[in-house]
Parts: sequence; C-alpha cells; structure tokens
Amino acid sequence: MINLYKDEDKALVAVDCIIFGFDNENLKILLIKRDFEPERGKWSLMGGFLKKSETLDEAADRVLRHLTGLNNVYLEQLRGYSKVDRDPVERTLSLAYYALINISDHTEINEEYSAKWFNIDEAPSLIFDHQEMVRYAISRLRYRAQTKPIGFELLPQKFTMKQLQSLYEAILGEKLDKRNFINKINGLDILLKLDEKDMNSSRKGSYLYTFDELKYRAKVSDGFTFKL
Amino acid sequence: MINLYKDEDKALVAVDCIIFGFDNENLKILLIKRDFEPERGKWSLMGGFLKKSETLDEAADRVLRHLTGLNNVYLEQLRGYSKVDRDPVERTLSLAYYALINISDHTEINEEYSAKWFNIDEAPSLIFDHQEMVRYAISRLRYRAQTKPIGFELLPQKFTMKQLQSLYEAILGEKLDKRNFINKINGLDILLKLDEKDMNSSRKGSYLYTFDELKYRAKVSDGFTFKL
DNA sequence: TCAAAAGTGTTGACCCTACACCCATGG
DNA sequence: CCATGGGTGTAGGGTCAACACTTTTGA
Repeated sequence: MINLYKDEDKALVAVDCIIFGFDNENLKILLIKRDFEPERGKWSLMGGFLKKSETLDEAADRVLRHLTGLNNVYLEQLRGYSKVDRDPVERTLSLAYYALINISDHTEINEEYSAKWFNIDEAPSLIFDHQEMVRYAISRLRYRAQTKPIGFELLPQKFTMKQLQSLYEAILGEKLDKRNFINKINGLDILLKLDEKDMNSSRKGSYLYTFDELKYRAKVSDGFTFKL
Repeated sequence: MINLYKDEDKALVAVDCIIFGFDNENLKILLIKRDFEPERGKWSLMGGFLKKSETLDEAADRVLRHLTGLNNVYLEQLRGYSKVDRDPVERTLSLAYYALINISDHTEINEEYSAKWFNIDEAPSLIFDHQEMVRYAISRLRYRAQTKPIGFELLPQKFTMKQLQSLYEAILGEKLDKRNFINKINGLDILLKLDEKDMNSSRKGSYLYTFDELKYRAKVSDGFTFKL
C-alpha cells in the first residue's frame, strides 16, 4: 500500500500529569523541579514523550510509574494542548492527564526529579502552559468527584467519615455541613462500616469505613448513579 | 540550544470532527464517504492532519470550513485517541472535536466528500475508532447542553419554543413535558420573545424567540449559571 | 471531671413533576 | 364552525439546607 500520509507534518507528542494527593487536610499536586533545559530550575508537571509502541494511556502510566513507583493508579485523560510555540525547543503537542494517588501508600518518589508536594492554592508558577492544565484538571476533578466515586482513590483503604468529608471539602473548595454530608453518604449505601476504630484523632475514636466497590458496581448495573 | 528532544518518536496528528446538526426533529451527524485508501468507500468522520503552523483548534476549524464553508462554528475538543494501530497506514494520533452547526444556514457542503447527514441512531458503522468518538461526543454534548446554552448553535437565530424543546428532546434522547420545559426556560430569563410569529407549523402561529447572549453574559458575570 | 472530637434527626423552604383545558386561526 | 397546534398555572411530594446537643474516653 502506498503511503498517502507521507507529506504530512509530524509532531512530538508528550503527556503531562497532574498528580493529585490528599494529606487529610489539603488537596495537593506533585511537581518536579527541572534540572534540564529548557527552563532548568523551574517547577513543572511530570511528563514524558509518547513512544511509537504505546498508547497515550500507557505513556501516562509509564511516566507516573517512573516518578512514583506506583502501578494501577487512577488516570484520566484531560485534553490536548497545542499552541505552536508552547515548547520553545520544538513543536510539541501535549496531552494532559490527571492522576489520583493515595499519599499514604508506600510511594517512593524518584529522587532524580526533586519532586515536591504543593497545596493546590500555594503552588509555584509553572513552565509552558502547565498552569492552564492544572486549572483544567481541578475543574474536571471537581466535576468527576460529584458524579463518580473517585474520591476513594485519594484516601487509604480504611478511612473515617471526617477524612472523607475533609477530602470533599478540599476538592470542592468549600466547607460542608457534617450531618448533611454523612446523611448523604449513608444514603448512597456504598460504604462498609468496619468494627474497627481510628484512635489517633480523638479519645473516643472514630469508626473506619471502606468503599464497597462490589456493591457499588452491582447498584450501578441496577440503574444507580453516584451523585454527591 | 541543543535539541534534547531529537531522539524522541514523532507521530502524525489528526483531528476528526463529529459534526452535529438538527433538522427540527432529529439530532444528526454529518459523515463523509471516503474515496481514498485506506477504507475507501466506507463512512467516516471528516478529518485532516495537523500542520506545523497551527493549533488543534485551528486545524479543526480548517477541516470544518473545508467541508461546510462555515466560519465561526462552535467547536469543542473532546480527547485524543491513540491506539497504536488505529490507522493501518501509519501511527496516527487523533484528536476528536465536535461541532454544532445550524443546518438551515446556507451551508454549502463540499461535494468532493460525498457527505451525508444521518440520524444519530441510524448512522452506518464507521472506520477506525470513529464510532467510539461519536459515542463520546454524544455524551459530552448531553452534558454540555445542560450546563451551557450551546443548544442555540444548532437552531436558526429565530426559533419557536417547540423547536427548542424538540432539540433538547433529541439531544437528551427523552420526551419532555411541554409546560415544565417552557417554565424552566422562561425561568432562566435569557431568551428574547419577538413580536414575530412563525406561521408555518399552525394556523395560530407560534412566537419566535432569540437567545439574548448579552443578557446571558451579564447574568453569568453576576453569578448566574445555566442549568437545564 | 474536663476537654475534644464523634455521632446523631428534624423542620421549613424550595424545587421539581405531574397534569388538562382554553385560545387563536385558516380553511 | 371545526380541526390543529399554541399557550398557560397549580398542587403535592421529594429533596436540600440549616441547625445543637449528647456521648465517649484519656489525661
């Protein structure tokens, strides 16, 4: 077959990851300090180039694994960024992804990148159009967290109601009413209340819960839709 | 500056457009019949390759203008598709866009492409991953139509309440109650009721409306959010 | 016994849905 | 005068937001 495409322009394709974490108080993003040109020394999203043999999802996965050592992380593609001179070295298209990771997992951040967690409202300014990507990621996360039970990706497997509420407050950027929040969550009926208590935060101790994914899936296939 | 990127793989980048239209009854998409390889004779989305000198949005715009002759069309990027062998000729990344066009505009469909309008539920099967793109586009359109006043892009500038309701019914894929719909739309207070009537559909005639974009913008900057 | 966080229900306001009849007109 | 689509309002149910006190226990 003759190649009809041979006269078309090609481009470098990158993926850039907005990596969200939660420390029981603030929503954070993981940034790296570039020790290579261009923009050496500036803060940046973690990224990498798409290889011929992999999909975008696989590239994002690889990039993330390289930085955090984590597998099976929640990753969602956001959109493509394509300003012609967004990267001064060469025309590079970038596909932004966001990832949700549980900071308390034994995450071994690769020291090669001088990575650091920042509160989303205290992050330094970023290279290229990365700032714009972060803004978009936050808005997508806000939406998604209200329509899919993805919040649990950011929490340890066992968590308290307080932690869950703090997480949603951090994502949504607003305080929520404790009783209303708990009533709503309980109404969804997708959590499992354990017999175990977390004794770290109070003398009384607070019950631990887990997300019951099987029950959630069963309910979904029965017409249920998560709605916070 | 030395080029640090020179060993990285490059890829062809395409844009593919899901072009929506509305004929006062059904939501439609515009497909082209390929008269070139690969997949000659099959139905496909309209697409084209990204050039070095343009952004993705500009490429989508160009592709759309080439097919329909239209400028200033509502276009929104959806996401990238990247299966390694999605195009059998060469590794090609595609960014899907959807467009909303008003069929009654003097649209001159370029005959070079043997394009044809199909009801969204009666479209033929498409090449590559275009089917998947269409599904995603419909779901994004459904969401967007409930949170942004984009429906008007699919209607003539002057329209009746009946047309607007039929449009939303077509987008959402469900029948709506006439009085509730009208109450809700009037509650938004972003339409201008004209003195003019459309006499084509009934003896009594029905009032024409236009979308009052200025009022809408003013309300938005005053904290209002469109919600159907 | 006291400090500190956990846990627990109710009420009023508002919004959404269901629903049916009269109007205006051209033929 | 009649057939056809256009236009209009209300009542009941459900959902959401506001709100405060009691419990537990380690120090």
